[in-house]
Amino acid sequence: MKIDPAKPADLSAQIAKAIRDAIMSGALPVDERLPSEAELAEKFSVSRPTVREALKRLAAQSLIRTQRGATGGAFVNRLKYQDAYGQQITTSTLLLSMNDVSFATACEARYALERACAPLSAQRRTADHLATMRAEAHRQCQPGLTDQAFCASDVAFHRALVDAAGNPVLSYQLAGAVEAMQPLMNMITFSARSRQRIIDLHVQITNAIEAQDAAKADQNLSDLSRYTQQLAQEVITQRNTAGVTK
Amino acid sequence: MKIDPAKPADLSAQIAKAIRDAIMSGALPVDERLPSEAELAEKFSVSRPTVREALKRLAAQSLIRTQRGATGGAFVNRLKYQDAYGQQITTSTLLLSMNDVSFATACEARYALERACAPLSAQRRTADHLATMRAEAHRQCQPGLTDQAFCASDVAFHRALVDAAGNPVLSYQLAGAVEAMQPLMNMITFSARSRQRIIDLHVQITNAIEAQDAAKADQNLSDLSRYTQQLAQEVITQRNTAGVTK
DNA sequence: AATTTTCATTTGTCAGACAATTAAACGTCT
DNA sequence: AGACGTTTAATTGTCTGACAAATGAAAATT
Repeated sequence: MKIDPAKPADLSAQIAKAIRDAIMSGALPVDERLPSEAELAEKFSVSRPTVREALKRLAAQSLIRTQRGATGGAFVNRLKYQDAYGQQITTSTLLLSMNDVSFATACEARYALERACAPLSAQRRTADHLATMRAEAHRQCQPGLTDQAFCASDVAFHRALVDAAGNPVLSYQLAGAVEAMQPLMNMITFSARSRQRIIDLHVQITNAIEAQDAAKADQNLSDLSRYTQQLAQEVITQRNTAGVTK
Repeated sequence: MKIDPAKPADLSAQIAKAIRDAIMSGALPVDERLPSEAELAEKFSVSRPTVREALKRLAAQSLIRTQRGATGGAFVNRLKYQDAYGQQITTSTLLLSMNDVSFATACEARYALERACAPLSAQRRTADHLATMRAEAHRQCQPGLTDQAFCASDVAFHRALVDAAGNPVLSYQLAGAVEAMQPLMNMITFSARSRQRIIDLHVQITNAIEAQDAAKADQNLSDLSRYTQQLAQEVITQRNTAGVTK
């Protein structure tokens, strides 16, 4: 673990990189204790605040955890699925919102990935997953539901669909795609009729998954994808028309 | 932007969260300048080093960038695809290596996702993507190639396949799935015969994509997935046998 | 032996200072 | 007046030293 003295700026970034590389290469195994801040400071020939800034960078990525006290210190952290989900969602959401990603592009990506899960979900779904999907579909029927709550339930439904594939890596990869769509979906106002169409498709998807009919589920997801894009298109058209007449 | 004085520990984490929430909610638009460190310190009633630790956390996630000088400061950063790729790969790689994810699980996820891209890639592939895929397939034929280099070329081939879908969101989501497999693949020793089989399938996939034959590409990817898993299974079996005899 | 106290270690936080960088304001010369 | 160098103010980057808080281990006490 060395740092390059030729690049004087951003010492904390260099130190963070050195430690990150050591962790990713496996040189520092999980739960290994890093040297104390004072020792790291001496080792890298920097002050303790600089070392601390580096450690905070790593903590932000859940690469280390810190503990106070006599036997405390910074430890290499086992990255949990939950932490990875969170980072994935944060990054995906910002990526979409900051780069003017069109609804069509994001939607295409999301449904392409979900359809990849469908055959596995059909094969491995448990009663628990089916129950969650039906519960969310039922929640979506409630008349007083706000658009936001409708979207949140939609996300929960699709997460259950993905989780039914029984592959945690797949669930992790899809978390970003599904969750990051929510802010985009929230821009849509759902009429009672369009809600009913979506709910119908959700029920059909659930039925197909329960019947372990992958082809049917794929077809329904394809329909849902097309309908969602159509809804978004209408919103955009209306917005443009309103802008012209104004 | 408030912080909770009831939880005394980890002030920098609380401050980072407050600013992160403000960015994610859109309250702080892209390129907006945050108050100076001294102002933030006063605002949150903490010292400047604490504020700095919070800012470094955000910098680690590429949420802000900092600039020195008279008009410098911390600015809300537009998250670039490149930055998002990097974080995605780091997180995915660690998730796989630290959680004893089986080769089968990771491989299943990867190929399920890639097969989701294939129809789009077949539809939209450009000459450039095809050229990259053929170039990597050709590189894989070189006799002196190390297993590591073979795997690296394999990753490059599959990234080109994914990029051919022409959906940057899809490319971003898949980056982790494809790249994080590399360390796992590196544990396999590829015989000349198994290499040839993989290369043949790569060529067939490229041909199918060029012919815009989505079904054929899907079939070939399915074959490649099965063959890869079979290879891994053999390695595991051999290793276990060696362990018993030893 | 069990419990309490003390203590050393380590992280968390603060205050103040100086260096490095940068752009704007200022002044000078043509 | 305009072009060009100089100063200056603002801001981040880094350092030093210090104290508080937590925490487990060792020592002392019952």
